[in-house]
Amino acid sequence: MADRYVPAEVERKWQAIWSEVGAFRAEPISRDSEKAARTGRPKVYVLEMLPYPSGEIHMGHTKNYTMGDVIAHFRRRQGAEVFHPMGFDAFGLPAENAAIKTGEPPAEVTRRNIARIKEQLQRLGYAHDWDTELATCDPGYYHWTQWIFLRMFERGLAERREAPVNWDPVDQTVLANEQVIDGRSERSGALVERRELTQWFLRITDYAQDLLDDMELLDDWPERVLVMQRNWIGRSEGATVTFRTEDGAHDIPVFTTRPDTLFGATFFLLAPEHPLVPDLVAGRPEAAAVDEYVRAAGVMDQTERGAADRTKTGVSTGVSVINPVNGEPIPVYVADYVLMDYGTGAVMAVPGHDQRDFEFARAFGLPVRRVIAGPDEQASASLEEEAMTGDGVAVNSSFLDGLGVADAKRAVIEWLAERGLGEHAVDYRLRDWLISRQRYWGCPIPIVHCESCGMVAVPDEDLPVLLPEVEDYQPRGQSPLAAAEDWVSVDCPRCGGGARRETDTMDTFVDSSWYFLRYTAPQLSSAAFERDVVDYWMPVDQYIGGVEHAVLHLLYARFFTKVLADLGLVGFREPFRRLFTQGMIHRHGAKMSKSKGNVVTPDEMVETLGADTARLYVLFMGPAADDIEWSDDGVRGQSKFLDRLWRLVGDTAAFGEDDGLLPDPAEVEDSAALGLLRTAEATVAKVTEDIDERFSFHTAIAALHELVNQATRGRADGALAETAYGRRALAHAARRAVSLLMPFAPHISCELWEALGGERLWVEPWPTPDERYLVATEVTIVVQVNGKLRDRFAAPVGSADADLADRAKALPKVAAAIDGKELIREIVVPDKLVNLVAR
RNA sequence: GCCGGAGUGGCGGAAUCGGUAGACGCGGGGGACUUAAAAUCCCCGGCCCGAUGGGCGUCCGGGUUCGAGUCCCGGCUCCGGCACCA
Repeated sequence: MADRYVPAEVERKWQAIWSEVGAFRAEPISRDSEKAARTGRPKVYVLEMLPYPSGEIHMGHTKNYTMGDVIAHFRRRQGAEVFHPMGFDAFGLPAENAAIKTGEPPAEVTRRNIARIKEQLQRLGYAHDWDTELATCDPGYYHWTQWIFLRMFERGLAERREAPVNWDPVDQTVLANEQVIDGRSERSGALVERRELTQWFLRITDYAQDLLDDMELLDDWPERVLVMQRNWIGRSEGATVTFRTEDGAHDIPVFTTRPDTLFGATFFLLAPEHPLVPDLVAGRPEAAAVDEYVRAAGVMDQTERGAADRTKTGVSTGVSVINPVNGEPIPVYVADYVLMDYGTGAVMAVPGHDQRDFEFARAFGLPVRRVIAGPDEQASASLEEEAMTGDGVAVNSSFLDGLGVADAKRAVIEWLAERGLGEHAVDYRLRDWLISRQRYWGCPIPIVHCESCGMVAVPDEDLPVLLPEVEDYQPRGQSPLAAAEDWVSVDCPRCGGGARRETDTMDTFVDSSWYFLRYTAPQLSSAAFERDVVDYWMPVDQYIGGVEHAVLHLLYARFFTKVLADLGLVGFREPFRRLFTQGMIHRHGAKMSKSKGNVVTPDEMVETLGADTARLYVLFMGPAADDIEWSDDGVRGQSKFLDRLWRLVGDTAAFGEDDGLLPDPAEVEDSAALGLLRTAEATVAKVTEDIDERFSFHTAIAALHELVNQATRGRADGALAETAYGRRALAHAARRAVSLLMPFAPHISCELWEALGGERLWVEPWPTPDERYLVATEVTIVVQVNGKLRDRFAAPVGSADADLADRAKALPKVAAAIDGKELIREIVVPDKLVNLVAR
């Protein structure tokens, strides 16, 4: 080994060796699921969210993939058969927007970006299984995206319908609800407009309950992600209640979570978009005013209309409906705070016990009626200022009087159900997933529109529907695909008559909703994947990615998996058993991302200090789950650490090989040597636990610093190198440090392992600590007086409580502290502390 | 407004089960080596005081406990998610 650590040389050497090794798996991916039984090796599927090739990877990706690489190496060395694939989420707007600017086809932009990112990943030394690489924009991949879409289409899970949708006026496309943040496009930042358009939806709402229930199948997901998904799905339990118009012409159902307050309904509201509105007011004097109000609501900015603090507005229809529980007619208004796409688009208004209804009642001079009495004075206070929304007992409610809220709900639902006026109901906030995009660079939707047959699926044997080449990628409100007339115009697969292809493409989140399955058969041309292979490797044992996908990718992928399970295509219902969401790296106060222009790539750091230092640093910066502000102030610390380790190994390699068998600690007479051996074994335990159970990489690295520092200090003294035990302890410590460091900094570790006489460190079994060195013979006893630290002393492990108390009291500082006081109590925690309580 | 999470040195952070607060690293100070610098190595490093000692100290105020960064109650601040969802 060289005298001086030159990262570039070491890294070049080992990257060349690894690329010859190829996949890090011991065997190629295969359907031989008996292999596990044969080899006794459990499978572990380690996966990081695949990158979007918009240009280069930055420090956020570096942290993500380094964590995945640590886990993959760690599990492999613990004896698992590890699958650790990598690919590219390659369709999408950035490549297309670049194409619009430069005229270069998106496929080429994408190919170049992928090559660039792959180079970056390999330069960081990640042990990915490149033999299963995939890109979602390859026809061999999107063939099966289309195939899965058609299976959904057959089942009615993919459907085309007119609906109010989010329109992004900058990117000229519709967006899913999940892509709208605070009324703006998550991508372009443009204010989203509401438009009534015919679009493709996937019926994720059919799976709302499954998505909630199956959270129990998840082994270890961050609570905050589960909470976000739960809130996003937004399950509400209540009832639908049907109100009949006074003239008996219409039955209008409402959804309510508070059927117990039915007797308090004093008016009734319809969303401006409610289809009954025109019928209701037709020929009435109110028709013009209602029409005007509906029109105004339609063109209003959605964020503005949705603002919770906005003054309530509305317009009277002049019509009344009958409250089914008491036969009372109540007036019907149209109000824009009622949403058409939640519940039924109609609401029974209970101003006494709903704040929004209360505000509306105030604005329109409508009566407020108490039907719930609160348990205390405050809750029972008059309904002058605000609605009373808390728990209580039903009053002014006929047969419900005296019942608590829960009982009253049950009773009234039963009453309504018996009379056919309502029933128990559950509603969700989750909306169907809008997947069509009016853009070029995406997976074509494999549907043909025929004048006589309507919508016809492209037959499986005609898949994939290839993306046509076009001249102009500029979106013009319809997909650029529409301009490819030769492509658009086809014969109907059913009747052979003239037909036209669907020109929308799919949301890229469709592509990434099943990629983790395709890794198990990336080249397969006869199917999306093979059931037995995919069942062997799935679910992903450890998934790692950004929390920003909590209600996007992570929800969609769960949905897809459930659909595929219901289609009998896979044998599991959840794709990701354990999930770790890493914190985001911020810079200049914003998440690091290309679109924000605040990106730091790993390249310069890798160039100057090496990949190993960069890997260590991104993990050492702080807890893996925490958001951090980027700063490279501390990088040198990791680089110095590797230099120090290099010198330590250089000095100790000459001491000969460490056979790994340690003597009985009692035989080690040299106390410095014994101390170092203890630290070495404790470090094995600490690093193992930090990776395995805590995802605490920064403390694992800190423990390695301590071990190397202690060895270096002992070496510098000269004392250790002069005794046989000392030399042995140094050699052992060096070997342990190198072995444990390998998942974090694989290049230097493999190099130093070789210098220490080993080979192929990446398949070397993960060390286990020699337990004999973990049991101390001597412990430090802390002495407190009244809970305050006064002194400490060393004692043999397992000393009797009374001995410890006596020794504590004999200490001068302790004696002084209790002098003249009465000793009331002695608390002794064996091998830990003595607390003397004196007054 | 509702639901999560977090507040510890100049900075990033550690303290895993209620038991030595500040591990590890950055930055800072001092020293050794050197003609010099870099590199390396060693030492110091929460605040205050009458300094081989003592007092105070983990956002603030209470509480439980022999003992609280850690548990409980109340408050403040910051971050994230949702937000007129009936």
